[in-house]
Amino acid sequence: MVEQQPERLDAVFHALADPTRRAMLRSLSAEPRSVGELAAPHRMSLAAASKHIKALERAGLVRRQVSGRTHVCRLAPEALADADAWLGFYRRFWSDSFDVLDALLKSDTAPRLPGEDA
Amino acid sequence: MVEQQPERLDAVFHALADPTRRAMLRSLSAEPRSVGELAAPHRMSLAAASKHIKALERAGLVRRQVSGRTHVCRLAPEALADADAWLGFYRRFWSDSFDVLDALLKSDTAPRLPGEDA
DNA sequence: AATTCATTTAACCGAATGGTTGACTAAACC
DNA sequence: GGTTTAGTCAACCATTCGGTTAAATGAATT
Repeated sequence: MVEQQPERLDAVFHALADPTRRAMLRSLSAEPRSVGELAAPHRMSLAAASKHIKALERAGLVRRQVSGRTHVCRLAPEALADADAWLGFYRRFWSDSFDVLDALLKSDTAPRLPGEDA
Repeated sequence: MVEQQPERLDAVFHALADPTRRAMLRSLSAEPRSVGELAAPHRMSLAAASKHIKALERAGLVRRQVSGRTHVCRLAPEALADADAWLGFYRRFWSDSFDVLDALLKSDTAPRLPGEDA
C-alpha cells in the first residue's frame, strides 16, 4: 500500500492545519458562499481571507465559480476523501467499532470467516 | 458540534502535511523505532529528522521512551483519531457507505444556520 | 579514562506562511 | 460617466519551516 499523490496530501493537510481555513470549510458545508461571505466572520483583511481561500483551492478543497463580480466558492469534498483515505489506514489503531469498515476498506486483507474458505 | 482543541488539530494536520513525517508514522505503524531508525530512510541529517520527530511529538502523534542512549518512538494514534473525528463531519459529503455514521452525526447535530462557525 | 555511539541543541540560511496596506480590475448602480 | 462594490495583485514585514553544520550531552564500550 503506497501513498498515491503525496503533493496533493501535502496541500490538503496543510490547508486543514489552519483554523481559519477549517472554519471556512465548515461554513461551505452548509452552502456555497462568496469570498466576502467567507471572509466576514474573520478578523482579517479581505486580502488575507482571499489568500486562505486560494490555499483551499490549491488543495482542491474548494472550487470557485466566478459570477459577475462575485466569486462563489463551493466545497469540493473529494480532496477531503483523500485525507480520509490516508487516515483510514490508521483507523484500526484506535477504533474497535470500525473493524468491519476496516476490513471493507482493505479488501485485500479481509478477515475470512469460518467456512468461508474455498 | 464545535471544534474542540483547535491548537491540537492545527498541530496534527500540520504534522501530517509533510511526506517525511507521514512516512515516519507509516514506519511506526509497523513497530516502535529509534530516532536513528526513523531517520535512516530519509536523505537528510539526523538533526533534521529529529526535528520532524519533535513535530510529531508536539502533535501528540508520537510518544518517546528514553531507554539508555536510544530514544524509542511509538505511534500514539489518539491524535490521529482527533483528525479523523474532524473529517468525520464531512464524510457524508463524499461517502455513500457511511450512511449509518451519517445518521449518528445528524442525530446530535441540529440543523445549522448560515454563518454558524466551526 | 578515553572513545564511540545515539541524540539534542544552537546558530545559521533560504523559502514559505500569514498578515498588512495600497493600487488595480472589472462589474453594478445611480 | 462617475462611483461604489467585489475581489485580486503586488510589495512588504515578521515569523515559521525545513534544511544545514558544528558543538554539546550522556550512555555504552573498551
